[in-house]
Amino acid sequence: MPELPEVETIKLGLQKKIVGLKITKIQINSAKSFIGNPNLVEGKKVLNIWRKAKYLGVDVVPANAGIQLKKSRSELDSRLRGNDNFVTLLFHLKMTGQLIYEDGQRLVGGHPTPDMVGKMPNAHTRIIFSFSDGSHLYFNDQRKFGWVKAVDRGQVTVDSSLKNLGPEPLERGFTWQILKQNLLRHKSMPVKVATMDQTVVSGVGNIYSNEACFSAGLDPRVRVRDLNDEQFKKLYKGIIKSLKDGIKYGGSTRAHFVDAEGHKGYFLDYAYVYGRDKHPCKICGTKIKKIQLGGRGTYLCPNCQKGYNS
DNA sequence: TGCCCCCTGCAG
DNA sequence: CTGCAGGGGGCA
Repeated sequence: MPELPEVETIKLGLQKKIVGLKITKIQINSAKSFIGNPNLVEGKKVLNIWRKAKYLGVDVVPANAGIQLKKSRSELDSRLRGNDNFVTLLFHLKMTGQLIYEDGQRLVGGHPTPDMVGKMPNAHTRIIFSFSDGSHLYFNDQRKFGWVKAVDRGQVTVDSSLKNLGPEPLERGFTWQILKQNLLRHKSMPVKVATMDQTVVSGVGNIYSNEACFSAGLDPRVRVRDLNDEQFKKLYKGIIKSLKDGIKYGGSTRAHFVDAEGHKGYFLDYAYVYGRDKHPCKICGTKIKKIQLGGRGTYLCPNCQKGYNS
């Protein structure tokens, strides 16, 4: 399910919870959900947690490694490259994956809020990571599309699933010209579909591509070849604004998404078009329309979003 | 570039 | 019952 803001939300939550903890055991309830050798991870401690596009990485090192957590990514990269002892747990949550951390307190007198999920594990718990302090991280995934794999830390950046990703939209270096250049590799595609291509820009999925098009005042069906520079700039700003708002409101919960503590995200309360079929546009009152584009549900305001002919 | 597929559950 | 769901890989 998660797009960039949801994975980022999980990352920020887990960073506060599991960095420094030792993983004592990995229980695999669904064999297809775990790729690689869990023995490479058991007994190691969590060094750091990072996100690239919609992927989440958890670096683990030997419990006695004594590596400073403050080192820069490049320092870590060079030190960890090619060393079999340094392993990354690489996650992709796909449509319904969840990563929920429980320290045990919640079960014996915590203060659950109404948006929390129920007691872990549940029927969709595929993997359980146990930590030496008695806490657990649950990987739940109703549809079993998601996975976690244990990969060599030095190989992770050249992992086939990571190497072709487009630029990170919230990092320095992402410009409207780069967005334009990458989109123009798909001249005949509808702009919304092209924006979801992970080699064009990292992390934008169905919710945020809909919102970005609305924010840009662009009909999602407009072909990339028909965009002018003004529209590329507006789309660029729309992508960044939508993603930042997504993070600000703790992500989007349509059905499954929860953060590392089991809380839902509230971005959809602020969405202009996604999931608002037949509801009035928040700007002009026109009924939001739902269509299919590239096989995905696509929402637009026929009045606010322009540029589509025929 | 557009389909089908992976899988499960829910709404209509 | 059918269709649809925050993704993406593989196939023509």
